[in-house]
Amino acid sequence: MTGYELKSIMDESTMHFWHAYHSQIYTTLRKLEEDGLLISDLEDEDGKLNRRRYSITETGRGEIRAWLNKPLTEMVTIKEELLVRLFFSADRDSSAVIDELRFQRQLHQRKLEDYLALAAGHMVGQLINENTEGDESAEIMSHIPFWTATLRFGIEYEQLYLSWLDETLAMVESLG
Amino acid sequence: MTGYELKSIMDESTMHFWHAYHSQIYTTLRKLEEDGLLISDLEDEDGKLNRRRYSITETGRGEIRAWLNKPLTEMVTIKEELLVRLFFSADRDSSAVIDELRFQRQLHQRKLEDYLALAAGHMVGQLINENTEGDESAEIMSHIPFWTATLRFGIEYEQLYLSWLDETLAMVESLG
DNA sequence: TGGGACATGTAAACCGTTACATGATTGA
DNA sequence: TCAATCATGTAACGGTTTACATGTCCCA
Repeated sequence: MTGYELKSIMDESTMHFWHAYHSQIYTTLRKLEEDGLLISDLEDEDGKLNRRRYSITETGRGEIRAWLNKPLTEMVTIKEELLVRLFFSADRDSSAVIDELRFQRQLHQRKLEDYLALAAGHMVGQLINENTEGDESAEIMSHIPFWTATLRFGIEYEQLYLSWLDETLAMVESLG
Repeated sequence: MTGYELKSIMDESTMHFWHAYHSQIYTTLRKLEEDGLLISDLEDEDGKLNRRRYSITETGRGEIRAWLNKPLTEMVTIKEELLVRLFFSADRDSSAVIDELRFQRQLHQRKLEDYLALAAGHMVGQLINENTEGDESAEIMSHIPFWTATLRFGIEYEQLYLSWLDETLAMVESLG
C-alpha cells in the first residue's frame, strides 16, 4: 500500500496500541526499501500525482517472521503524563484539577465509543466471512480473533480509565 | 537530592507511570542546572566520592507551576509492543504465542505484587501521619491522596492486564 | 472557486535507550 | 578480598515529534 493508506489504516485500526505521524511513515518506508525489505513503484506515471505503492519482499517477510519468533521477555513501561501531573497536584487549585480530569474523561469516553464501533465492525466482518466460501475469506478469518483481542484490550483499558477518572474526581471533589 | 537518589526513588515510587535511565537523569540534571532551574553543590569535598546534590531554584519552581497550570488537553497514546505482536500472530505456532503470553503474565503478576506492597506502605504512612502533629506531617499528608490515586491506576492497570492475558490465553488455547 | 481530503516529502529538535567507562564504599 | 551497592558520567544511535513545504483532486 501507499504511505497515505498505511497512515489511514493505522489511524482507524491500530490506534489503540500503536500510532505514527506521516513524517515517520514516509521516511521509514524509504529506509526499509533501501534495506531491501520493501519495494515500491510509482502509480499514475502519466498524471501529476506521484503515489508510491509499496510491497513487502521475501527478505521483509523473513524479518517479520524472525521478529515474531523472538518472544518479548520484558514489560513495556507505562508513561502517563496525566499521572505525573496528578502526582504533583496536591498544591494546585482543586477546581483546575477537576476541570482537567473532566476534560480527560470526555476524551476517553469518545475513544471508548470509537473502539466499540470498531468492535462491532469486527463482528459484522466475522459474520460475513462465516457465510462466505474461499481461501481468501479463510485467510482473513484466522486473523480476526487476534485483532479482536487487541481491540478488547483497548476497550477494557478505556473502561478502566473512565472508572479510575470517576474515582479520582470523587477524591479531588471531596478535598475541595 | 542527588541523581542516584532521584533514580532510586523513581524506581520504587513512580515506576507505575514514569521511569528513566540513570544516563538520562544525570544529563538532564546538568541541563536543568545550565538553564537555571536547579543548582548543585558537591558533597564530601574532602573524600574521593563526588556526590552532587541538586536543589530547585525559584525559577525552577516557577516552571513547574507554569507546567501544572497548562492543563493537558490531549490523550496520551498507548504503544504496546505485545499488542503489535499479537495483532500479527495468527500465523504463528500457538504454543509459542501461549508461552509468550504466560511469560508476560508472570511479569505483570510480579508488578502487581510490587504495587500492592507500595500501597500498603502508603496506608501505613497515612496512619503514622494521622497520629503525628506538626506542619511537616501535614505537608506530606496532603500529597498522599494524589500519590495513592496514581498507584491505584497502576494496580487497576495490572489487574486489567492479567485478566486480559487470561482471556487471551483461553482464546489462543481454544484455537491450538 | 474555494475548501477539504488526498498525497508526499524534508529538516531540526528532542527524547530515550544501549553501550561504554570509571571508581568508591560497605559488609560478609 | 570479593561482590554488591553506591555513584557519576559520556557517546552513539535510533525513534519520535514538530514544523516547514508543496502540490493535486474532487465536490459543493
